[in-house]
Amino acid sequence: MISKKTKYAINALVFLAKREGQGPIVISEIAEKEHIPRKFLESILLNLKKAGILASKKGKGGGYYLLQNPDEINLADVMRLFDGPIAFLPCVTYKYYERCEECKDEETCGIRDVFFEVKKKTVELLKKASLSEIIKRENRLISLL
Amino acid sequence: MISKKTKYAINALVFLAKREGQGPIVISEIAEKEHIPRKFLESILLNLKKAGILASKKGKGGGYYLLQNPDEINLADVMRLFDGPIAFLPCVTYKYYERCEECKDEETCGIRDVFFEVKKKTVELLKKASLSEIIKRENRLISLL
DNA sequence: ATAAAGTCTATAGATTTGGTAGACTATTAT
DNA sequence: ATAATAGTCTACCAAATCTATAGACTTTAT
Repeated sequence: MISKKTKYAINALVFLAKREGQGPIVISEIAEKEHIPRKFLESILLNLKKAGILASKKGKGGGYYLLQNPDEINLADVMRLFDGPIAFLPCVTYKYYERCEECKDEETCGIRDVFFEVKKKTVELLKKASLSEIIKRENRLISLL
Repeated sequence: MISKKTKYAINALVFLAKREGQGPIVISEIAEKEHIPRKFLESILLNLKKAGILASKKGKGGGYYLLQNPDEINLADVMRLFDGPIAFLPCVTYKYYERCEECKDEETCGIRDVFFEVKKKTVELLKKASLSEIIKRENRLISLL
């Protein structure tokens, strides 16, 4: 399960993507509309800014806005940013690689082999899931009602 | 990431599967050979027994052994047993379903739509990953060395 | 100046994780 | 019978992580 932090981040990003081009949006508005605790959201947005996904403007008329394109920002990156690795085992991650202590031989580990395949497929799907894609899906679901 | 508990459980099960038909194996042997803290392993095996996957025999000559077939026991079931749902969101799980508090409309949620697809594919792969399959993969990897 | 809005630091309760200790019960060999 | 073996049950605990909250501080537009 993803953490609330990640869930909040995704919701905030989708919210901002829907308002793209409308200038900065203040934290409070995102918090209210998306039902996210204000102070908690602050630190989340700050992280997204540090990651180069969002930018902010201070003072009156300020707020947050997307720095990257909605079709560049994807769930794999956002999830990794807040929850760390997506894989089920440290030994099948790329950026967070770590050997399993209990493991006898990584090269021939059947468990690792399975989890590598799972991770590969998962990341593939999550990489495709950009903000644009999420909004596209939402519109499709609405049209089907 | 899966918990150590789940990882230990999987390793213990694969160990037992490799020794199938050789009678009960004592906890201490599994703990030593698989580098799992003895006392921790006890509770894990007990859970697997309660779940109907393992059975045990007490007293001298006792120990644990597989109750189900190695090709029936799969990673999806084991992971669910110890770590709960496999999905990234509570709203796309079957047995652990829960509505997302922040969510406005589940029916048209694009995020949910993505995570449903991810979960579906993941569970599909993990269901196929039985103990037999894991051992088969291990043998294949060894043969390739 | 002043109000608006993001930034930074610190703290804290709740839950989960990973593990330990020890008494108790059932089984088997002698 | 009884001693040794081996699983079972209950309780506990330290550390880490998660989910926040509080408040002081900085920057900017008007």
